Amino acid sequence: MTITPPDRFAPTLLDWFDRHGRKDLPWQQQPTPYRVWVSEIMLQQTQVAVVIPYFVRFMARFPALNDLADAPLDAVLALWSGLGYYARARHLHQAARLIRDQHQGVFPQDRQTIESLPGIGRSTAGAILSLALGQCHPILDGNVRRVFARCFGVEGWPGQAAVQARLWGLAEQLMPLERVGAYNQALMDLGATLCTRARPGCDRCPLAPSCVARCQGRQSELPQARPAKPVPRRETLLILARDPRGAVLLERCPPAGIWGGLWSLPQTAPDRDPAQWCRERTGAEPLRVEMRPARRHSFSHFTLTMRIAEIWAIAPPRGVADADSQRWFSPGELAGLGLPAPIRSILADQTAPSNADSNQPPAQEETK
DNA sequence: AATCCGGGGCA
DNA sequence: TGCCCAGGATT
Repeated sequence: MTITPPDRFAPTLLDWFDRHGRKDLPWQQQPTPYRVWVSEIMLQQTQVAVVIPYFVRFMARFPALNDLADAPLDAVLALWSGLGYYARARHLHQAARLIRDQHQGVFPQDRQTIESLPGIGRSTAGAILSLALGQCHPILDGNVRRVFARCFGVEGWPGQAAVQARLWGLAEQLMPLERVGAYNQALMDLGATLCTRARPGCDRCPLAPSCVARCQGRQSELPQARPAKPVPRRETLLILARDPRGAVLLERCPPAGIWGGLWSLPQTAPDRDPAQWCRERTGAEPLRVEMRPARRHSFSHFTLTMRIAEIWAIAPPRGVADADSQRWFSPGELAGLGLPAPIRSILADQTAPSNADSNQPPAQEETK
């Protein structure tokens, strides 16, 4: 193995970046702190190719930080719909208002202040300052952790405090004094395109000659995976209530917890009687109830079985179901709402016309 | 079906 | 300080 001395790490990477790195991503054009911030939050949860259209739409709607701050949260959640991790959208919005109100709408330029904003930790703060302003700060996202763990043979799960400390130490040590923005971008690019979790492209990697994992053939063992846990199952009953005009009843999820702040189909315990629920909670008169095929949705920490009761009902002309937390929506209104992806999928299926299943007996068993 | 993710929140 | 949590995509 040819050793790459620590002082050659950054130059090697920068040289690779100049030849192979991506420089045409939307947030790399006019890389202001605001644009880099939004892109980093989106990229925390989603891959580049998926983020691009979301980012473009977001910037078209909120070109500057104050546009975001002045917008209602619902408008932000609607543009985030499908990205997941909706708490991040809420933090983004909340932080924009903080900057508007406490920093005259100017993005702070020191790490301490930036890190105190909701949704921004050390790595995201470092990314904003280095990519947008060229300041010297290390980053340590999932891609960079993988590059370091493999290159320097860092053992242990990166979620462990001691392992994380070691990785941050490497990040600080290896950071160059010049071109830190390009260097950080290069680290992320390398992790995203070559040093991937599965089947890394070591044959094209500039760091391969000195990479510990490569040398030992342990690319698949580093970084060490998170200790596995059993995944519990949960069950819920979704109420798909429609009135004669085709409107659907939605409820807003509580701010904390799953799908926080989003509109969703009303949920109740699987053993509740849907018709009774409908009368009590909405004042709507149920005419007919049919069970639809159940759906399953997997999260990393539990599996959710969603039973679905379809209720044809007569909505009261005005009543409890017309508030900020429970409302009837016409089909045309659904597109502009912040809806969880699985709920959007159910609504698309169940409100689509021409389904032959409208004449089939109500299904009781789970699909698949 | 298993894995990943940067930061918030809470015991 | 050390867990637990979130919602999709990818493999």
